[in-house]
Amino acid sequence: MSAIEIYRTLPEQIAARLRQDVLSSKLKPGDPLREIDLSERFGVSRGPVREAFRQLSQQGLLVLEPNKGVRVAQNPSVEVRPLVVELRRKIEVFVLDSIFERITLEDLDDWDAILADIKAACESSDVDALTEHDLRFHQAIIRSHDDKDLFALWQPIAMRMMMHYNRLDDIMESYREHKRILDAIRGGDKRVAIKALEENIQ
Amino acid sequence: MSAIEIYRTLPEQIAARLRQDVLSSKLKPGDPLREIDLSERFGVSRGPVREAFRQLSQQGLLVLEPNKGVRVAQNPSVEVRPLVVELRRKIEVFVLDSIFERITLEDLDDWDAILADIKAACESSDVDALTEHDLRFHQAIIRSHDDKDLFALWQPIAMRMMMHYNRLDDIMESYREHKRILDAIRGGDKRVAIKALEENIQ
DNA sequence: CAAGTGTACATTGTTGACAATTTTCAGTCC
DNA sequence: GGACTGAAAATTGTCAACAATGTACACTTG
Repeated sequence: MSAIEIYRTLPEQIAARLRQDVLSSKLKPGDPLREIDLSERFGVSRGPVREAFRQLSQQGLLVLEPNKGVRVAQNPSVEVRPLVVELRRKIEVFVLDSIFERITLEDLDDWDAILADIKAACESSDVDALTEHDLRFHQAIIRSHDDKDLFALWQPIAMRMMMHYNRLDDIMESYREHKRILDAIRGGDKRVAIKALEENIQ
Repeated sequence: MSAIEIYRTLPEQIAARLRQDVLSSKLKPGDPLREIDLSERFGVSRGPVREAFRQLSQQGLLVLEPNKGVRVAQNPSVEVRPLVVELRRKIEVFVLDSIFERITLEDLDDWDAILADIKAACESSDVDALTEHDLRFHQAIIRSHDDKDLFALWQPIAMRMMMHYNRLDDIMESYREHKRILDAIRGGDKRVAIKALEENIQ
């Protein structure tokens, strides 16, 4: 059902859990997070929790204030949001354009598997799962570029866009948009693929 | 001569020193950094050094590998660099456009002071100081936007551009470019100001 | 009563010891 | 000689105690 991602380190596991909570609005903008609470909840010391906080602030999901603690970040303001969308589009289109001719059948198989997860999430109206697999889909594309630094560049921008994900009235539309992208890639039509990708990022 | 920036926390002070070393190529891409070395050098324990590493990896200057340590990041590849330039331009132009009408005389005074530092660095051909003040100049503009998150969005992109800063044959040109920006702002000509800013980012 | 002051309390920051992991390299086998 | 094995060393990861900082709130003062 849900893909198992392997998080090697303790802080990564903690960060993954917290990221879910932020992206699904279980944690709301401005909510304070306390190191001791979470270290008790996860049964570890404060060290790994601190580091998870750092990772998530790197991704723009949390905001650190020295000596004061950590809060869930505010969504981008209505003024800034279009900029964030444009930046994310620029990066993803750049990547797709750059790798297009080198996409392998194995890549497409991987992306199909994620698409299946997206479909399942849409069919069961599981918005949290959809957010997760939507992210995984775009991550997979970015990561297939040789320059691994692109992922680090993309992540904080994409995360800011994903906070409180509720663009669509019809949740199935998300599945169709992602399917369109893969269909175009499989068809070898770069222009259409890029157009479909652009339409998915808004 | 050089503006004194106040870094509140221990990790920030360490990160600032290391950032200088990376931007000035005293530390070269791929160089490994060891926690113990630096903790001894700065007379602190490994904790604050670890956190400085996290901050700098957030800015794209270092790369962390779990259980293996930290290395100085590679410069963006020739393929990716134009993307990074474009992203940075987009953000800075967005900010200048957005704040233009609300720029105060105090803002301009602040920016003039930084411009003076840039001039001094150019006149003494101090490339490291130029890099530092160039960054401060653009930082100051970004930071004058209400949405403080823009700075977090901008920083990793700008840092990747600043690694190994050697665009200009004539170092004085950097001073002139920045002066042109402020002159246009002071003259109230938004279009010219944005054009000057765009020309400075490449 | 408003504004400031001081003292507990809560929370984050730092440290050094110990655990887990990775790297190094000598020794062995084929 | 090249490839594997396995201890030793180097390095990062985790922990719990203590220090420093920030917060809340009763108290004083004008």
